[in-house]
Amino acid sequence: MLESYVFNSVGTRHDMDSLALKYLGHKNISFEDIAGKGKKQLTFNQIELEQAAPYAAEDADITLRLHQHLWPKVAADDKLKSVFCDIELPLVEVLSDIERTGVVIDSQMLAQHSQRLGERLQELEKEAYEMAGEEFNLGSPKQLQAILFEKLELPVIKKTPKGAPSTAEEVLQELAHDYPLPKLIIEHRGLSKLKSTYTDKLPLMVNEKTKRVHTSYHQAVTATGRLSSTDPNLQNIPIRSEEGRRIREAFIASPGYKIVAADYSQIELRIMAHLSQDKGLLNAFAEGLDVHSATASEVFSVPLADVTSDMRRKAKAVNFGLIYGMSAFGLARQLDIPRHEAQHYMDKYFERFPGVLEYMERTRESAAEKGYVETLFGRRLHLPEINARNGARRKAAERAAINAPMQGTAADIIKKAMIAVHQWVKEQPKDSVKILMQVHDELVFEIKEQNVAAYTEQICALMAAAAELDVPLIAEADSGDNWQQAH
DNA sequence: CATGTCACG
DNA sequence: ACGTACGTGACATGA
Repeated sequence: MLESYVFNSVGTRHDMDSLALKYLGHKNISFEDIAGKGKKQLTFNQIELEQAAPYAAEDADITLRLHQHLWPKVAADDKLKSVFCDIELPLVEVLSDIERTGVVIDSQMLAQHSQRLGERLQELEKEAYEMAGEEFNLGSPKQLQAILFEKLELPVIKKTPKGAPSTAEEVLQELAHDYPLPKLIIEHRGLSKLKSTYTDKLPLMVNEKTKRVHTSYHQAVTATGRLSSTDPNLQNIPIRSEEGRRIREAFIASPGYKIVAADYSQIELRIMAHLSQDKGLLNAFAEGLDVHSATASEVFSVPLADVTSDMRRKAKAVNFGLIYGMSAFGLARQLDIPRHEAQHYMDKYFERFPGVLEYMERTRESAAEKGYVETLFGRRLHLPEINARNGARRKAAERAAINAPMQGTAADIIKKAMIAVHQWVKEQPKDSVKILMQVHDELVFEIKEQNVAAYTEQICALMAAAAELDVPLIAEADSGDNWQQAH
């Protein structure tokens, strides 16, 4: 699975059946073939040996044959080989340990939130029914469309891919300027998301034996090299809204321990500075400047001290845009400003940071020529549509080409950090520190109270040492107390 | 199962 | 002329 993922993350899914078909032209015996399907499906222990043996033996056989096919492809390139041997393979044990450890949640606190959210949702529903003049299901986009755009005849701002009038939040936000109902819907949507996905569900996922929640990390899913997390997804626990932050507070430490979260500061922008070698950007990080303020100072041609909060906000959007393969259109929509103004900011930026522009152009060219881009460590992301005739598809591939080296290098770096930190954890007294979670640029730990200060410092140092960049790489412990510290 | 929506980095 | 920020996973609805 990992050999296939490192060889080409996007060419196929990486489960055995898909790989056997793609690389060996072999159709595996499916589990349904021997167990049946639906309600009458047997479990493996109920299957006759005559049927079970060939099925099981095929797995072993195909695994070996896939390895014989894929390993030479990976080993043919020193950098791919290193991504596999030095990152993905040693990471397996780290992820396994994290999954087995799990994390404690305060189910009682979440139950209280659920109840409060439920009460507020009922209030909102009642008000919404009055405004609409009838009862309807606020959770149904279809029924909401009918109320907003047919019954109340509000203007259609945007359509869904299928052509129906969209009720997405940005549309409701726009309508909320002139009508009362959309505002209620926005609040209802937000709260019902929190209730259904988190406060109701997380307590149901507590393991009876361990009394903790155990996620699964997937190592061969994303195009860029990031991990993903499922059942439950612990990489999208709310934080942006006040209500959301309360959910994060329900993630607590065992008695005698503290939760400590350490995250990389501006890791993708630092990688952009390193990869582009832009003098101005390298200098901003070397000087330890607030990078968004420094960007604002250049884009708006004012001294650093005269940067306003609005300038900084816009510069921050520009910086995010750069990481995403920005278009003037996208930046304009994000900032809700005219397109020519967005274009002006971009022009200014590239005038002041010409190395970044050159890097972006080089990346597009190289991607078009090779059909893939690579991270600092040589992980590849293939872009089959980079030379598509269809302009929209080609542009989308170009944006992915810009983004992948930064997102992917960050993923490589934190994976290296996880391996180093895990090694260090094993050298500490048993159970004095445990890795609990990874959230893309953040590692969350459970640390014995008496070790918190010393261990936190060690962890941040190990994370910072995970890669040598031409700018400082900084990891810091979360001062915002986002993952609550109980007991 | 597709769709629309929205939670995160 | 077109359609646009990158990467994910989970939920409710409704066919």
